[in-house]
Amino acid sequence: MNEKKKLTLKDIGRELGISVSTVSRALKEHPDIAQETIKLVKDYAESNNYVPNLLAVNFRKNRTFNIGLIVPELVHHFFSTVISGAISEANNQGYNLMVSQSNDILKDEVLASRAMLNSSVDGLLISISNETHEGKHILEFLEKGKPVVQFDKITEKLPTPKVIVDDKDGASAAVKHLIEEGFTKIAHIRGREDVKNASERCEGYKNALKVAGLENHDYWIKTCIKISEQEGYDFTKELMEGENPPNGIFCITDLVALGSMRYLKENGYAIPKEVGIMGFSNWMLSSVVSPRLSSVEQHGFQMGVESTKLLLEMIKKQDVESIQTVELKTELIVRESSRMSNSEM
Amino acid sequence: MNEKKKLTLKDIGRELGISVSTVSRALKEHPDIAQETIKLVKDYAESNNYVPNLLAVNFRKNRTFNIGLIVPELVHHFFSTVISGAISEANNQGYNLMVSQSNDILKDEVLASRAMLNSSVDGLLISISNETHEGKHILEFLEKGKPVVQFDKITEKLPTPKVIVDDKDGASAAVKHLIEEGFTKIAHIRGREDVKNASERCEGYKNALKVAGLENHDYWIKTCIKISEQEGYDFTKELMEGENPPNGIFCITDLVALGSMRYLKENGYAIPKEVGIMGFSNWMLSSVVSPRLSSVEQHGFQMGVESTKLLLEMIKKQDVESIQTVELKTELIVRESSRMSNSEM
DNA sequence: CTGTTAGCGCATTCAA
DNA sequence: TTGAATGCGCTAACAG
Repeated sequence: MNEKKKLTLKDIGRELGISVSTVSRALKEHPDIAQETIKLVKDYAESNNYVPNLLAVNFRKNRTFNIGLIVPELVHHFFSTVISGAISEANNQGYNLMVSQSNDILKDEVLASRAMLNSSVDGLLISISNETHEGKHILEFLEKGKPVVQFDKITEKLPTPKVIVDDKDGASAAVKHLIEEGFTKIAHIRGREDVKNASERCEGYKNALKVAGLENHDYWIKTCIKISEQEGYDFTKELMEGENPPNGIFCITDLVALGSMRYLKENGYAIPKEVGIMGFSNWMLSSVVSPRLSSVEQHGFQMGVESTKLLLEMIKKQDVESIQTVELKTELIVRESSRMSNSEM
Repeated sequence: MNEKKKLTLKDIGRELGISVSTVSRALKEHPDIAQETIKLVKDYAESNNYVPNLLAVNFRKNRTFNIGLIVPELVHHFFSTVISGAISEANNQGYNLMVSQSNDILKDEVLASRAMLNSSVDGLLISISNETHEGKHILEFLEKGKPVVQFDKITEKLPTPKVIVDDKDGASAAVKHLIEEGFTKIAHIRGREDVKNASERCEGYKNALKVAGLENHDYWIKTCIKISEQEGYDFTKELMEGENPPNGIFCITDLVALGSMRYLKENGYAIPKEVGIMGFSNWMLSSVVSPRLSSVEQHGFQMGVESTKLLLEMIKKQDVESIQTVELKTELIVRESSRMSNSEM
């Protein structure tokens, strides 16, 4: 209806009485072209605000300047932070970011990746669903020469670079901190056994206990399925009502920690006086609940930036062979839920 | 490096001894083509898994099957919920969603929209930044025949369809609820004067007071700039330390309400016994804090779906003239922070 | 330094 | 019912 037709190279050429290819080259200041021609063309292009037809350019060059990103859940503090970083870096380098989510369902992940594969994307950033194991749909990208970078939730089975957080180390630091604050009986509410991050954090927990030579019991480890607030509540109840109740709890996630704190508060336990709590992820909410929740910052924004950098490098080099792993360090964030002493801050 | 070259129509034609155009038509079951030819071509295409080169198709048809979406902030419960809905609907209709954010900075919004305008997107969904008033960068889309739909944070100045939430009505309902629960002196912590949603909610607040014939004072209305937890805390302090302290507070947002509750709890006020609190937006956190926060659900997912539907309709009709406004109803979510009676639930 | 030519993969008009 | 020819807008090899 409205659709103004755009100025093309041909139009400029006709108007200026020179050939299309000269115009094309002039616009990119090709060394072969005379300075005055360059000026002529550029001036004309500018004043008539010529905009190249990207559709044509991309078709010609067989690339799109788009990259895809798939996460399990979009409405999620950590993942949206990662996306934020990815957008920032992508835009910096002249790329747009196409976003989709799998809802932790393999079928949806396959659909989303297929939708992106067919020429709408030059490469893919993905954090896989809990159901993804083989990853044939990911391999399809590599087969077509489109690089893939995995981040956060990854599988070793896929030959792609990976950007992850040092979960084990972060968990270790969290538990070590509880220990230093004087907590001696520390429980852990963990995530599913088949999810790598959860297992890493659990490892970190166990290590820290071992190094400190503290008590450790299988019955102090509870396993969440959905990583919900309610699970935090319920497992804390189990722990506190058990034979040998802990005086510190390290939770796989801030949300779970919130549930844990709710149980404790409702039942008259003082936090951190009687029970110290550590979360993980440092969601925004951890700084606005009371008592404020100690947590482990995962630097999601940086993860988005790093993953995107890696991917764009590969895209530019046409490289689909790289398989390096980048491990980002976490940062311990101490707040009221775990601080007994006033030694720090 | 790896890059398998794709099968093209030409390849199929050569292999089958027929012309490219016949292959092209056969694949889309053009009525002119003989059934057996169709079958022949389709079978060949399938068994050699032919995939059309979308780059070429799009170039030819001058469209991308991508739509763009720009929000002020990605790491934000409401906006990420909207995005989630937009992705879902877009994917359903065979479109991909390109996402960007403005950080509430006009310059960034212009950059993001320009990046999308140049042939990488068939239409735009946008929630404008606080700094956006003229919106020339948005008009550029319309001039190029690319439809735009505004959602949530909108301006009337731009001739596009709008999808908004009935903020006034939602706010009214929230305050009315406080009144029904017996709160008689209700204050409001609002957002910036130049942001439409904030003003609508404030209107709703005032209306509800007027209808009920309750006290109302300018000094019961406090204006946030950043909509932060800290502002909620500070303004609540001002309110409670003032001459005529309220016994109910309606906060522009759950986050602000959290700050409000923090002040009250720290200073020994019982919630809701002494002071009732209402938030707005129904963020996830409102159901996991204690006391659980009453709020107003804005149906962000549905907003994403509706906006996308509108946009895709316009794209399909080549329509950039439509300017209808869709207003979604809110839903009152009553939790502990405002419930005195046990009459409900 | 510049123009000519060719072609990317596909859709479509015009002939046959 | 099919094929040949054309062009979308741009780039690049080649020739002058």
